[in-house]
Formats: sequence, structure tokens, C-alpha cells
Amino acid sequence: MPTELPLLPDLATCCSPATGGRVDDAAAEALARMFKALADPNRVKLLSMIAAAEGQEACVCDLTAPVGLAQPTISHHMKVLTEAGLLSREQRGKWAYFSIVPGILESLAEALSPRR
Amino acid sequence: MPTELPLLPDLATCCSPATGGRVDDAAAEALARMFKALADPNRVKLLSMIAAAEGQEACVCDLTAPVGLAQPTISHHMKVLTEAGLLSREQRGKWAYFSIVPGILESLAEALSPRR
DNA sequence: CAGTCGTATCGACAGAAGTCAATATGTTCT
DNA sequence: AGAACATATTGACTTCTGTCGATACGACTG
Repeated sequence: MPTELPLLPDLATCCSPATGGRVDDAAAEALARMFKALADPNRVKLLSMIAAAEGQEACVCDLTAPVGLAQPTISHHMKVLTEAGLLSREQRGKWAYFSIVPGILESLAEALSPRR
Repeated sequence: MPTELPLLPDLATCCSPATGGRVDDAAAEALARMFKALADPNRVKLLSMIAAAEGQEACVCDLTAPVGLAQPTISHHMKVLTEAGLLSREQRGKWAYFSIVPGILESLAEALSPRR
């Protein structure tokens, strides 16, 4: 079920970091949704491993072992990160490659930067 | 129950942004704990209101009305933000003033900045 | 010192989230 | 086509989380 996607626009409304002025309800929810995706240690680890990989992309097969979770759980976390707009998925042959959505982390970081 | 506090050190281990290299378990948990505090729209709103206030501090009495939550709920959220190390509390007379822990947002933003 | 006001804690409840085993889907190779 | 492999989905279970009413704590005020 496609529920979102237009998350970047919400964050990129320009000149409205969450900490530079009162944030409206929509922006607060958009931000909270992305932070919620990062609110799990295993997802932070997964994201960091992808970010650390060359090309900022990684195959699920490379991620399963290091985090020590069952395969369905990894799949679940990847879905959460993807639906939050942080990762994008690309099926390449038999494998699923995930990569960080370009600019999304910078947008998040900017939303946190005080007084712009 | 005092469970944490040394969160800044964990983040400030220098030169180890979550997205610049594989993050270890401790760092992942520290980061996730802070993101978890931001994983609620109302808390994002509360934090942004404090950040927007002059002196980056605000009295609870000023925050209750705008978010439209019951007073115990606000108190709960403030506690979550405080225990996550994002806010500090100061009792001034009859009122409780909360302010953003200096540098904490910058640290978080830096942890999100890719390739350092 | 009794009352009032601001804030925190407690207890309870509904809904969300993390985890895994089992199973399904889809892709490649023979 | 059938086997083997990689990933996704389903279902079930437990734990965590947001919310509020009731109540307790603390500080000023009269």
C-alpha cells in the first residue's frame, strides 16, 4: 500500500528547520516519522552500514549477518526505513540492493540545526 | 530511575558519524535513544517551540496550550526529552523551565551527516 | 498555616512496534 | 520444468508507548 513518498518536499519547505521556529503540525509529523525510523538501534546500524558501503548501497545479504537478527526481521526493518523515505530499493538479479536516498540525511540534519 | 546521562560523550567520540562508517552497538543504541525521543510529533513540536523561544528555554505553562494535550501528557513528554539528554530542567520558583542542552542538536545533526 | 497554583507521579488502557517461525513470492541455474 | 537461493509477507506473541484521570508533591500567597 503506497502511503507516502513526498517526504522530502515536506522537509525542504525551505528555511524552516524544526528548531529555528515553531514547526507546524504537518512538518512535525513528517519529521517524527523519519526519526521514528531511526529510533531503533538495529535500524541505525543498518543505515550506517549502507552509508559506509561504497556507492552508499548494500545488498541485504551483506547486512543480515552483522546485526544478528532473523531474516524476516531484517526485511521488516528495511521496509520501515524505505517507507520512511530514507532508503530506496532496487532489485538487481536475485538480490535486493538498498541505498540511501540522496540528500535525505542532509535534510534531516538541517532540520535539527538550531537558528539556521 | 537514573539510567543515563553520558550521552553527549557517546556522540562526541569524535569523527564517527553514524553514516561515515559502521557504528558500534553502543553508539547505535545511544543514537537510537535520542531519535526515539524525537519520534513523536508532539515532542518534535515541543522541542521546536523551546528552540524558538528566546534563550532557547520555555516554561511548561507556555507549552501546554499550543500542543493541545493534557498536562500529565506534556509532563511525560518533557521527561522523555530530558532523559534522552535533549533538554535540561530548571525549577525557577513555581515554574519548571526547560532548555535545549547546548550542542546536542549539533551533535545529532553531525551524526547524520554522511561521509563527514 | 491553610489555600492555591504549577508540575510530577501513578495506574490503567488501547494501540503500536520488534521479533521470529512458517510460508509465499520471485529469480537464477540446470 | 524443477531445484535452489534470496527476499518478502503472514500470523502470533510480547513488550513498549502515548494518553488521560486521579492524585501527590512543592512553592508561592494570603
